[in-house]
Amino acid sequence: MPKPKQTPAKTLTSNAAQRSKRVTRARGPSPDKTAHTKASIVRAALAEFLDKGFADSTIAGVAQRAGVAKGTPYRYFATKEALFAGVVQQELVGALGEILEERRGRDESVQAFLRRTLLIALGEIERKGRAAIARLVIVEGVRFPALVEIYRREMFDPVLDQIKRLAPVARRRGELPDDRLIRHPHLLIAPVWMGILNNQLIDREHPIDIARLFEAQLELMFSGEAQR
Amino acid sequence: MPKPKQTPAKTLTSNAAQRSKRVTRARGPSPDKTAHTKASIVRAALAEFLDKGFADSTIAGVAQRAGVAKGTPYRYFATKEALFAGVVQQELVGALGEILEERRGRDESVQAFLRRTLLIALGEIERKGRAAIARLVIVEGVRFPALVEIYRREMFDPVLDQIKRLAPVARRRGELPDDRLIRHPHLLIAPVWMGILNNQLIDREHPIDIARLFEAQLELMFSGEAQR
Amino acid sequence: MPKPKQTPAKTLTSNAAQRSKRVTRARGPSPDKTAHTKASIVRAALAEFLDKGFADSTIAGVAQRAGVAKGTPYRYFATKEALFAGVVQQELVGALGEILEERRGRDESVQAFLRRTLLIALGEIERKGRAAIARLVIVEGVRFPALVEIYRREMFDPVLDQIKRLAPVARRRGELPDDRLIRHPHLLIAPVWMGILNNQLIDREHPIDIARLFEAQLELMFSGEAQR
Amino acid sequence: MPKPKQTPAKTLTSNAAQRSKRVTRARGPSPDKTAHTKASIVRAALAEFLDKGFADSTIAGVAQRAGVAKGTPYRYFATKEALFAGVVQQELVGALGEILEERRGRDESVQAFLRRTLLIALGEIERKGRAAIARLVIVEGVRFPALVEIYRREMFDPVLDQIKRLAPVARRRGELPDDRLIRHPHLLIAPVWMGILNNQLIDREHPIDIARLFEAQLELMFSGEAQR
DNA sequence: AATGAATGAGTGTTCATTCAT
DNA sequence: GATGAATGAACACTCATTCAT
Repeated sequence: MPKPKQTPAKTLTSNAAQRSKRVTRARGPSPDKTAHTKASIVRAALAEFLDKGFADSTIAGVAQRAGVAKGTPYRYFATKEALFAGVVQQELVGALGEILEERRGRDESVQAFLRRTLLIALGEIERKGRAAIARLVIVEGVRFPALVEIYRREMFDPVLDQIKRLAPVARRRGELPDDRLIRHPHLLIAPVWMGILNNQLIDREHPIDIARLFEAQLELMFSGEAQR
Repeated sequence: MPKPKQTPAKTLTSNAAQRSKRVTRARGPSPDKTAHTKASIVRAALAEFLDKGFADSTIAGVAQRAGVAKGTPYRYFATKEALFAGVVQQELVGALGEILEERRGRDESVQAFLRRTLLIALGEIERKGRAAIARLVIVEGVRFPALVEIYRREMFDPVLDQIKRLAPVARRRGELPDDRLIRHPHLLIAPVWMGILNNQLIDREHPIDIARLFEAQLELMFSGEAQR
Repeated sequence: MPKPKQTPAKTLTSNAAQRSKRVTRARGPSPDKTAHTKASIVRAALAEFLDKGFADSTIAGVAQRAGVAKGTPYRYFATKEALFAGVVQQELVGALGEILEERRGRDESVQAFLRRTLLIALGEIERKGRAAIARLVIVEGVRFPALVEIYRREMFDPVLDQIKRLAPVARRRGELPDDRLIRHPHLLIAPVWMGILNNQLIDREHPIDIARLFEAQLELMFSGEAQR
Repeated sequence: MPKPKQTPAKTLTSNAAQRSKRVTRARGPSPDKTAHTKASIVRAALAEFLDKGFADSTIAGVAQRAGVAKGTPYRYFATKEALFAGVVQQELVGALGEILEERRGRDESVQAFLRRTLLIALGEIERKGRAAIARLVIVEGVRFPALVEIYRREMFDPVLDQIKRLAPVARRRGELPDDRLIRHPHLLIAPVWMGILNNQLIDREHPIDIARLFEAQLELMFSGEAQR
């Protein structure tokens, strides 16, 4: 059921439309308008889903937020599920992109590198409401395993893999007092999830500072002294 | 109108009720059967909600699982929402009870005490499917803030308070190398949540050993040596 | 469907029970209690039906008002419809009884006789809430043609017949200036219905004095002077 | 949400709308069809309600009569109650309109004027099934006080006010032998209600001629001779 | 006789989806 | 491409009725 039913022709078509813009502009719908319509729908859908969750969202509600007719979203997404999956997926894919591109400086300690990159990522997360997306994926994960998979592939595993890759390096560099991070890479990102859960779901009124919590954990694992 | 008519401490009391029969009720349906019916419904409802989440569960489905007619659950819970809340609440309340009753032995280190009690609690969690309940609360939390509140009151805050209370003691006893745990009590339970999230939602196929993860964090924070 | 399904054994049985009272009173249910229970139910049912009409009344509501269990009314009336019909019918039958027994005095004018008897009847109507019953019959008449028939037979037609019988007499006695009442016997009772409709349904806040309205009509038809 | 989107003065306007097409709506479903659908529903609903009363009518039944799907009525009326109220109200408002516009001729007696106008009104009532509407309002009045109020405001009170206004005029013109009509204006319309009740509810098999009954009352009150 | 737990048919209402315009 | 009227499957909830106790 979840099968997102992608409409991969979309991007291609719009490019084609883009090109044909200069050539033939005699009649027919404007490709700009089309792109704009789709963007409106996607934006509206994300807002609706974040507000109400999948089950309580309605296509009519999305259409209204987007300022289009009720049937219009169906031109871009075949079903409500496809809309949900498409919108969330779009939000997820490439979200991490830039961050993992970062390269550790020649003399940079692993700890400093992780602090630098992950704090940036955390800032991103907080700023762009990505934590809300994470919550949405978690919340709808049972119904949309495919989404969770994407999330894992695009966000969760890459970060974990990065840690798994860097931990031995740090150990070799004498930054780690023991093999704990190598054996339990999850330990380093646990505070981030603790923070997201607390701030998004458990205790919205007393949010904790995720960045600070993560830093404390980082220092804890990297034996504290070896900072640079 | 349905007024669930609590039959507190069901199994035990029902026998007593049998005996006191002539006092309260000389005729009419058996209270035993009632208790049994309600228990069936609650059990079925929990299973249904865990399987499908709130929105995709149906009262008919619950009734079918419980082997009763479609209207029967309404005798015990006025609405689908009440059924959900009631079932989850019943599962949560008192769940921590015994654990928090545990007293630290005169010579017992704080670390040993926490290891002992929280590992027991973790065992409970894994054994009784409480992790699934936690997931359910998280997943439906947006729609049922009241449930989240119960969860916070009955589970989350008590554990956190325990940590907040014990951290200074441990510090005084020389078990902690710094004030980290005092400033960031969430840090100690973060691995537990990390584990629940990973095992219940993100990567069911590669579950991590939550107890071991927690132990690692415990040792990490308690400077490792001071164990007893 | 309306078929009231009478339980005519009732009265007989209770008499039998009455008699056996003095004889055997060793065990078994008390007939007094039974009669009392039934009376409670009938009273409660009437109140419920007057309050809410047939469709919105519930057996549970009737039982609650009567202070009995939900199943108990079924011991006296097979269905909800039978309960309704039985209750209303019981309220109607014999309601006119005494009034129609009244005999015109030897020297009494027809007008005086009608004034005397019908004013008594009107008093009855107002006092005992019979107008509400009339309204109920009117309101539920489409669903319960049988009830309407009873009403017509027990209330409407007898009064009309009385008028039809007396009109020629009055004409002969010189009390009537023309044949109008003979040709239009409905004319005399029209003001009563006008009053019931107005007071019960159309304008409860400005009730009109039905007795006075009827008197005015009476005098109007009886040419005013010929009173005795 | 449904917002009935009034299409006032349907038939006439729709042509105009056709022409103004390019202004308001370039595409999409036909407004004609819409108007037709709504009219079907309203007609079907009125029939259903007259047949069965409010409680026994079903939306599915209305839809079936109208030849539309079960959900369609909800596009025009948010609830079953709204459908009922809307349909009946529409039937009531303006029903009297034309009649009360009638002006009494310079030399016309009040009696002649009342006879002329009210007999027309009665004809209307009988012809268009307005008596059935009156019955419906009466029958459902307890549940829909608002409807009764409309009825009173639109039908009942205007007629009564007319009588109250004309009675003194007639008295001054010497058409009335006494003050009876002034003190009891209800008396004049009582026969009409008597007739409606008899014909619609009490004795459908022996309907009385309401117009004739009313005329008799009119002559009775206007002392018979003063006719012109 | 009385109870009230259990039943299940029936209905109002929602909303994803379709399609004529 | 866009519209929004129409569809109809699905579901929460009610309540008359039954029957074991």
